[in-house]
Amino acid sequence: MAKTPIKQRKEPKQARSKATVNAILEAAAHILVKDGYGAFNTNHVAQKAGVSIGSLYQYFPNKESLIAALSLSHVTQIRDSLSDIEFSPDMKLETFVQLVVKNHIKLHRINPKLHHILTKEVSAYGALNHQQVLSDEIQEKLYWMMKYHTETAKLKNPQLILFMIMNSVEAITHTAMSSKMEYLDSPLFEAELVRLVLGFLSEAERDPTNTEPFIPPENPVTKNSK
Amino acid sequence: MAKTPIKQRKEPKQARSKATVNAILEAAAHILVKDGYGAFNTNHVAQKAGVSIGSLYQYFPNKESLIAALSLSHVTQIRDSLSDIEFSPDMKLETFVQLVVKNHIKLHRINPKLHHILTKEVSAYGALNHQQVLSDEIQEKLYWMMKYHTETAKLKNPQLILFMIMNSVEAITHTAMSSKMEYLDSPLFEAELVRLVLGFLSEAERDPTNTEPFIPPENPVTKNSK
Amino acid sequence: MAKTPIKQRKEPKQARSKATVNAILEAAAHILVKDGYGAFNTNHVAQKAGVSIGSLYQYFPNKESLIAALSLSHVTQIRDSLSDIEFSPDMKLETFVQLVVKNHIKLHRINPKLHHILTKEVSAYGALNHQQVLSDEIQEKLYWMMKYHTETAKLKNPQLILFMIMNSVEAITHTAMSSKMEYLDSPLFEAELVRLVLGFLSEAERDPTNTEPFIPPENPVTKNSK
Amino acid sequence: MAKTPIKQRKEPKQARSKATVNAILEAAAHILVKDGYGAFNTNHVAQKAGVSIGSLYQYFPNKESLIAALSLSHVTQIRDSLSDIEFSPDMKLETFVQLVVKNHIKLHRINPKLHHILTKEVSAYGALNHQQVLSDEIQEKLYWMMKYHTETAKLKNPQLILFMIMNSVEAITHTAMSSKMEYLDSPLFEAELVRLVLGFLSEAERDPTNTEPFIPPENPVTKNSK
DNA sequence: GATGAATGAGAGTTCATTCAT
DNA sequence: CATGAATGAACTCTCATTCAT
Repeated sequence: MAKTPIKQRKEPKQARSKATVNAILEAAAHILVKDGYGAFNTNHVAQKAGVSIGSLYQYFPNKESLIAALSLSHVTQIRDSLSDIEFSPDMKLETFVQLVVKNHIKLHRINPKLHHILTKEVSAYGALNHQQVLSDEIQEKLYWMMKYHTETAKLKNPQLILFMIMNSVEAITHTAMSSKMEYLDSPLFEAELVRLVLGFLSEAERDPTNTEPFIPPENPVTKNSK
Repeated sequence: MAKTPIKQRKEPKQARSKATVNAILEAAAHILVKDGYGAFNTNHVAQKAGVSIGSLYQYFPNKESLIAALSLSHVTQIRDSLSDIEFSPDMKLETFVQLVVKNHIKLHRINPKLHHILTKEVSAYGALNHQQVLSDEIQEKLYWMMKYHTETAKLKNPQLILFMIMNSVEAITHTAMSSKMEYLDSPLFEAELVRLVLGFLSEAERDPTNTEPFIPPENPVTKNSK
Repeated sequence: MAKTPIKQRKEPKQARSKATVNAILEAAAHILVKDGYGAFNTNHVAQKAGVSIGSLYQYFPNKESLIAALSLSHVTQIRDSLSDIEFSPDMKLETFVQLVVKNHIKLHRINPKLHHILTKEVSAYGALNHQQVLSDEIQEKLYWMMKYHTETAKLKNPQLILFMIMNSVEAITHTAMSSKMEYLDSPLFEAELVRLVLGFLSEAERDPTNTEPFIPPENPVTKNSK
Repeated sequence: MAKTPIKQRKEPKQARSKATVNAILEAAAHILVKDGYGAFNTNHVAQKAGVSIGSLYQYFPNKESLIAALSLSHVTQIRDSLSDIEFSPDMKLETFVQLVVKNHIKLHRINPKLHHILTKEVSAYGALNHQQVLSDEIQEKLYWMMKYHTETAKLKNPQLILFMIMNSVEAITHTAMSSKMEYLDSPLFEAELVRLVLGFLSEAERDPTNTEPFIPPENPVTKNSK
């Protein structure tokens, strides 16, 4: 199950190598999107990339690593596309939730088919669970937000609430992408998503005895982020 | 993609053959759950079932049909387990939502690992999209509820709201099952899920001009139910 | 290649057995004609015959014997259909040739598709070479004819001439059956076939020194006929 | 029945691969000739060729294509061997018929067992019907001959006569090859074959009203030739 | 480095045949 | 005798991976 090497065999230093790697990754993404994981085999990828199968194995020690690299590249694309969005701790909670929702919708527009396959179909085959990684960042920020919004901070069960919010937003956006693309463009969709989150948060039960400002005991959220 | 025969090749008539089919299905489920779809191959299944490969193909014309049979059997189990739950149109909306949520949690307890693989990993390979089928039934009932609760009936965008509720409940329950099993037993979890739905519904925008009591235009919801 | 038993395992003595054997043979013929030898397998035959596979093996020890029985049955049918044709040694040569040709055309009308498959496609698989058997009978009679027509008897190379005549008549009729069915009904076709044979015979070179009245040295012709 | 790809999957570029393809084809021919189509399976062929099964499938997409390639190669051999024979319209009819007969005998000497299997046993499995193709060429030339030999041109039923001649020559030669190899070398055999054809042609019925010099109505003969 | 020919374990599937019921 | 469940050798074909050139 757990083969050994997942990372790339060799860092391409020359321009030509970089071009080869790119061609391979693009071909891989193309095949995955067009024909699904069932048609995804290394020979096919190499051929589509216009590269010999030997060259493919020069840069990727095995099939799994190809998927991993593809995932990484996809995640990187997403991160880059989100880099211009600035969270700041002193914004209003509503504004922040709006940003989170907007983000989620935005990142689901980036190669959605590939995103779907990478997260659902081949999640076992060496794909980094980038969905988790990204959520973690946002979750972390949501925690920070809560820290600064004291009235929110005293929620009775912040972990559970976070869990529910993240999953709702993710699932709703993801399903919309898969089967209701028209929703993604509708401002109403976005507004309702925000309303769902805020409604849930605003009526959440408080715990007056809870004065501790939300440093989670064994915080799983920060473990993946710098 | 869509081969022809998905159903079983032959109905077992003698007791012996029934046992064989059962052994095969059990072995198939076991392998799927334990090792995932990657290790799921017909020879392996036959061997685990203590049955010759020929016998397997006597009852299942191909690999896909095995998955399909497994799905059907799983769905049947779920339906049977839900049969005792009675929806009635004149119950309170809150009660109804509680029932929906309880249902969802309950059905996610039935062989959750298999459920996960069947719905996510191999959904393409001939598995009935039973999640959808089940959801449809519940969605239909939610529609009926809305018909009788007039103040709810005047929601501005019932389709969208339904979409969001269904996806939230499903995703939250599903993810809890996959990675937060402890949530499933917690009454707080259930309560919060109900609160999420009710909060969202109660604050939903009304459309005063909308007097039509929710007969969906081209109702995709009823197409699967009697 | 040459398995052991070709004949049937057991002679059906009771009426029911006979019916079973018939059903099997009919199903076999039907499948062979409709789908070719590629689709001809014992389970399929048994099913089509409405008989269990076990019963099939009660009467036919293996697949080959089925083909053999089919061949025999086909040959028998042909023989029966030819039984009314009477050769007599004192008829004119021309009349005799006309009879031979008529015969050949007639026997090629009996289940031609089966005939074709049995003689060409599966000739190796235990099918009696009934074509040869039948030809032999006719060849023998042609020999007898020659005995009584002294001027013909002195042919220089009767064996070769016989060979050529038999093959021409057979091939022309067989091909007509396969691809020019309309020829089989045309009287011109028959007439021309007769003319081909007679023309060839009448201009054949004589051997004045040959006074021996046609007892072939090592007569391969009589070995199969009593 | 009619799958898609019959031709080779990949053209061998390097010397090594050409050798592989050759080894495979030779092994295939060898097995076919020695053990018949029943023993012809891809693993066996690969093994006999001293090549891995994977290599076989690198060059031949399926079993059928192997047969097809074998047929093509056989036909090519035959064509090459016949290329030195020149037909000319102004030769005597007798000379021409002698040439046709000589041709037929000659081409039946080229790997006769393979020829037999390819034309009879596996004709359905993707083998080009090269026998037909070749005959067509000769038939076309016979037609041309008739055009220039006016007294012959006025035959009452040239199509039928052609049909009979071609089938006689083919069948006699083919059967001689299968079971009377000694005939093939005898000059008498060839002479008698010529006499059969010429006798049949010379006594053919004329049609005085037929002045049209043999342009066949729907000429099936020319359809395969340029 | 790049190429692509070669490999072979292994997957899906068929079907002649046996034998317990 | 009849049934049909069970068997498993055999067959076609795929694809991740290696390695000589």
